[in-house]
Amino acid sequence: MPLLASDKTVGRISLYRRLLSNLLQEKVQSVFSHQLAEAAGVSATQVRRDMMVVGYNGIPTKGYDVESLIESIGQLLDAPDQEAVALVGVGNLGLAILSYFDGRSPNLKITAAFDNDPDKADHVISGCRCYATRQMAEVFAESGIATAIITVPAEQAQDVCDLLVDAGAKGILNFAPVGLRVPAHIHVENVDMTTSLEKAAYFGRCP
Amino acid sequence: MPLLASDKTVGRISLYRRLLSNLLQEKVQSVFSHQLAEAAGVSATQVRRDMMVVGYNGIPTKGYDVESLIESIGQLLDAPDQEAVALVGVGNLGLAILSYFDGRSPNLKITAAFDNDPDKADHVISGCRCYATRQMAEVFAESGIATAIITVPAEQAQDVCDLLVDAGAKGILNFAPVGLRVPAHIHVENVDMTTSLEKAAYFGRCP
DNA sequence: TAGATTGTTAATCGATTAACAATC
DNA sequence: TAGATTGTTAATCGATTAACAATC
Repeated sequence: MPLLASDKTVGRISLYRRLLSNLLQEKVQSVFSHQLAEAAGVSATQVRRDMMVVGYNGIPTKGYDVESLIESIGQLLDAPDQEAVALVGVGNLGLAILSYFDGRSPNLKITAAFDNDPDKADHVISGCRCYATRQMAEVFAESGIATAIITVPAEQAQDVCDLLVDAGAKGILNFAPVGLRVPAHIHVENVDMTTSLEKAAYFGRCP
Repeated sequence: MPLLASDKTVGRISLYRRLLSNLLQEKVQSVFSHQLAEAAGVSATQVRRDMMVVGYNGIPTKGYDVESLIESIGQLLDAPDQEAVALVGVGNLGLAILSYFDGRSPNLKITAAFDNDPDKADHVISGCRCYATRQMAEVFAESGIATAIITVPAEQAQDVCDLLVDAGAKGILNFAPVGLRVPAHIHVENVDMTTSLEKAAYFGRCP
């Protein structure tokens, strides 16, 4: 009975939450596994299995209650309090991500950005305070930050990663196109846009 | 003998190419599977297996020749000619991605951007010409575009996706946090940054 | 040759799917 | 009850890893 959520399972559950939130705004009260499956692009069995992981029970013939399901998903995915996130590298991509997440997720909020450029330190960008990189450990401790986003160029990514781990980061979202070396029990989630684009192009050509 | 590249395999091979390019600039001539494995964050056996897929043979004791390996990878991943890519949705994220890819990949180039905002049409942004959305089919046909990037808000993603498929897109890189419905033989590659951040935070908390 | 690395097979592992009993 | 959907098990599928023979 593998009730611990795996990598892929957590990804799907996070997507379900967003789809359900949309349904809630449209005043939809309950949803069937096959409806959720179609919206998420997975199989209905998959959805039912994921509901098990969330620990939420549906009712035969009536499906899943949208509102209480969102709450159950939140209990699995979210930290007890709102969680503070840091971002390192306020370039084009960093700025776009700050703006992308600004006000979007109620449970995860980017509260500190770091950059070596002195012009950026001490400014507020998209609702996020910007600091010099050397202040990292201090800010992490003050704000209780354990999750960080890396948006620096590939050459600097490993150095930044080491700094983050020293400062106390436990989960890292890495946008730089390199594999990061980290101690065990530190989780790295990679978003490699170049690879993703090459995959889209490759599979578009040869199916 | 599964010599057709799978989803994950293509991702890794694309990453190898970038790591090898760096080595080439440092005048490194040959590389061992375990060195490449460490840089990419995978196992050495995995690397050797992927080399098989690429169809490139290494030499025992001497490893893989960096330069000719890059060429072999290119033959697998790249279209015969340079490939034109389109982007739809010139908001914050779209702009960042245009700038991110500008001059980065020699084989994939974003040559057309689309947006409904009339202020953006007919401008050139990060080396990319911007068009009104209704010109899509026309531009795709002229430029032979078969790969597209979706950076519009979630609510508009499915509509844009339908337009793209009609215009002739075969591979789609989707940044909107929804599952897209497409005909068979159209490949969708999803990049869901919210989900990725939630995964990083979740696994950072509970290992 | 001895040593190190590659190519390749077989075993393992995990995730997905199919099938069906349980439930309202 | 009949019908539809859920919960859960068993079977399938694919990807990863471990092991070893082949090679320079």
